[in-house]
Amino acid sequence: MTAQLVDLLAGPVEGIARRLLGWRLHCNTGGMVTSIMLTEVEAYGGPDDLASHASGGPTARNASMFGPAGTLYVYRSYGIHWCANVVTGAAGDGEAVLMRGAIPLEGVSIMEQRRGRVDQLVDGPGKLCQALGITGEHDGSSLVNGPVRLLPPEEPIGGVVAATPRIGITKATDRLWRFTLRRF
DNA sequence: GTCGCGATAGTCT
DNA sequence: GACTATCGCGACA
Repeated sequence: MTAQLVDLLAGPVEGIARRLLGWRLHCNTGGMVTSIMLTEVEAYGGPDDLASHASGGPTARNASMFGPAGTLYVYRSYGIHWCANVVTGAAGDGEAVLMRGAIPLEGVSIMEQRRGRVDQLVDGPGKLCQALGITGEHDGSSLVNGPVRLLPPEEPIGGVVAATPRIGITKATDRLWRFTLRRF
């Protein structure tokens, strides 16, 4: 893993989520390359976070969430959509950052084709995975060596970060662990 | 612009 | 058998 990524993925997960904003996700899936810049993420903690998949301890579904930092955790949501997370912390912690929204960079026409529309390409976790071609087969792969990789921002981030409640959950809604990047 | 609702299937009780 | 870390569409303002 690059030194930069090691540095990024250490410490409390909510801090990591905030610092992931502006990072790029570079995907080589199905023989096609697409990339985005993250603008919306959510932090999910270990067993002490009741809204997290890790709150009940390891299961077959969330196994990769308990892997080492830099692992990709992909799960199926509502039986239809795929959602992708960046695993953080030490192996066994069960902490991860859900990638909810982004700005398209490379391969826009590919994303349009996969999404079947030209607007709202990556403004939700399910849409993001569909546009980038991320599915369950990528669960547990490495964000350093795998088909889906995390890269540092190309230029310093300009904008402000807002912390708000997480979306689509009913427990631990008091934690302001959803972070959005807004440009001026 | 906001609000409500149905689709859909893996996972856990 | 119940519950989702969602999405897209249609109705309405």
